Amino acid sequence: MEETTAGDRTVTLKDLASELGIHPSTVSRILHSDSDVARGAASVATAERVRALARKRGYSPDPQAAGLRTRRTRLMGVIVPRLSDLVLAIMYEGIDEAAAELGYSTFVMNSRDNPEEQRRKTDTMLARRVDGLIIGDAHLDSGLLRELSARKVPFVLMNRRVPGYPSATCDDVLGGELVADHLWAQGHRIVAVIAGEPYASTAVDRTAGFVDRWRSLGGKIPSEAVVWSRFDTAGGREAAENILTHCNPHPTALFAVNDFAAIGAMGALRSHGLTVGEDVAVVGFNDTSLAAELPIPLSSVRSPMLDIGRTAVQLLKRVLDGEIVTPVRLEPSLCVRESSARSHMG
Amino acid sequence: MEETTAGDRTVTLKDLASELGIHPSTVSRILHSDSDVARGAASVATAERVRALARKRGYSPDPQAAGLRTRRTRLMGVIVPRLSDLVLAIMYEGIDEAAAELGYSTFVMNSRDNPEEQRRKTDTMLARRVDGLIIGDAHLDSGLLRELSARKVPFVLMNRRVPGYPSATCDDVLGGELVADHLWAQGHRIVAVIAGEPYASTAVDRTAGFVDRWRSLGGKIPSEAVVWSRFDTAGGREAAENILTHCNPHPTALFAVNDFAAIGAMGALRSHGLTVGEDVAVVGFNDTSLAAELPIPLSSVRSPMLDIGRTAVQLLKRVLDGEIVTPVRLEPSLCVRESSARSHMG
DNA sequence: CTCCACTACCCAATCGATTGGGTTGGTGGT
DNA sequence: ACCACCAACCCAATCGATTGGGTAGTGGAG
Repeated sequence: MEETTAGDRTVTLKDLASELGIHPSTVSRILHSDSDVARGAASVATAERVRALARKRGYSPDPQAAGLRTRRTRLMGVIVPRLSDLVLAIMYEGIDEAAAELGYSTFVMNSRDNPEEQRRKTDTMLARRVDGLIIGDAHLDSGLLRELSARKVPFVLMNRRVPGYPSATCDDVLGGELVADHLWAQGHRIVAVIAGEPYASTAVDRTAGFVDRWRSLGGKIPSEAVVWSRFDTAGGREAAENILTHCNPHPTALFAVNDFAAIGAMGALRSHGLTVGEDVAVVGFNDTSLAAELPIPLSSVRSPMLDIGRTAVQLLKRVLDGEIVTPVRLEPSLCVRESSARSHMG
Repeated sequence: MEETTAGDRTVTLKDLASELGIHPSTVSRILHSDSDVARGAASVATAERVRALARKRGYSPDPQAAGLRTRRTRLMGVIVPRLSDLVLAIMYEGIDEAAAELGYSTFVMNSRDNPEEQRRKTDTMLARRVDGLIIGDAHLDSGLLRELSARKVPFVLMNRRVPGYPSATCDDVLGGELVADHLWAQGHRIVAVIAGEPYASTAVDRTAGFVDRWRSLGGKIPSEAVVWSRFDTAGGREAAENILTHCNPHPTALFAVNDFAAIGAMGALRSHGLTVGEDVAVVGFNDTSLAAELPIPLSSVRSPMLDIGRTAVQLLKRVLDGEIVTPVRLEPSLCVRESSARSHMG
């Protein structure tokens, strides 16, 4: 017979105070921080009585009221292209966890990578008075970030970086390099890249890491072998079609900067009668849960998505605390699977 | 040279009022509703001046303050097992859209289908003073729902239903029936079901729809041919292994109540040397974007995920408006693809 | 015996918007 | 000329928590 909720109205500070015959402000001070007690807020005995009653009545402070006074909401706004993108969904799980640990709650909104929506969603979040923003859909050429900076809105970037702003990302350049090293070592000499969207640092960095390393290994990549594309399966399929039509000789390996694009590419290869892993090696990026489950398991660069989300929260917290923070890049690793395991010498 | 943000403090009602030499309450009434004006709030001319200034100064009301007074936050809490489940992610996109249209914002949290976390996340949301909850992870045997009802917390269920509570779901029974009709018509007579988690109505209803229809068509399904499992690929794989070991003769068709489980099952079949679509037909559920992209495209029941999310918001809105609402089931349709397209006569 | 430093509290203003109840000046009806 | 009435506002309390500034009362030092 626990009866935490006495009446059916929510309990306020004042309720607790009047029930104990003390002033609300005293109750507030006692409940507010656990070290204050010693420093003159109240006697240990009173503090204990207050805490006990708060527990008994199931008191929980009204964040509206507290926020009104303190000008802080303990809310973080999160903007992503789309949560139905598995990569962002997992990063968000990291955010959710880490934010909860710090006593923050989070809003998420989808911008569909559309600049107009990015702006609108940002405004909605600011209207909600979030303490800061985690931006997961930054475009390299975005004016929005400059504007937010100018307005002194605290924010950090996640997943994609833009030079000059704090961010939590995978070390995408390194990721691309890992793939180049791997494919080179397997004996491939003719390769192509399904490069993703040119406005996203993930795409640009992974491609650059790959291409630069490839060239420094002595390889060649003609410009038609780097095809920009959407990040989804359809985009990957189109890009692969494109490569198969325009690259002569055909590449023996494809690097897609995203698992979904890689899956689309695998489909295209198949419909051209090519066998993935034998005729053409394919490597993806992010190591989403599907990669390992495909009929021909997909090699992929594993990026620490959960940690990226967690890191973004921690960075934003530090920004909110007034620290100056610098970008963080988390290290990826390569998972080699059947799609690129066969060595291709001569 | 737009200068919507004049100083760098946010503009308040009082600022607008004093700049125009009128009382804040008048400004509030003017800005609050567009039909009030006629009814004695202010003159048309004043109203226009106020609105113009509000626009110019970029005024946006402080939801903290408004909520404090009105006891409403225009916030909906959303609880899902995990956002990295594509199905829930897409439903959430529907929620996000529909909520924005109604002027609501949404919190999402992951419960991992764990009763303890469900409770904790629910409490966090209520502590945030959400106006209502959209619960996407309801368990059939949950005591939490009863408790929320007793506490008069407004909520609706989504994706999964529980008898007696308002919900927005797919008509899962019908979905199961569609699959039964299809497989029966293709000539299959020995089938098995990868049934999902028994605490989720999605799993139970889809399975029941299938099994009941199958029997009414004259088919037989022994109890070992219905295997409960997790919803992910690993769960599907295990379930399929289980079926292949314990069912004699082997079924010629599998129905998995979830695409991911279906993909896992396809993997298991493959490693047993069976060809999906020829030796064994497989049908999944939800028609997630992957189904069509697999090397052997997966037949799947398409459920209107986006609409389910949108409907959940609309239902919750009606609950918040004091209406009594009844469960809504949205109609699924079957997409037949290569994994079950070959007819299996004799 | 006085003064000071604490301890353990209380008081009241404040955050920004909302809202029930005025007040005023003018118009229309009789 | 008188009164009711309406348009167009104003006033002040209120929501719940926070916080800078008090103030009784007690103990010890000088």
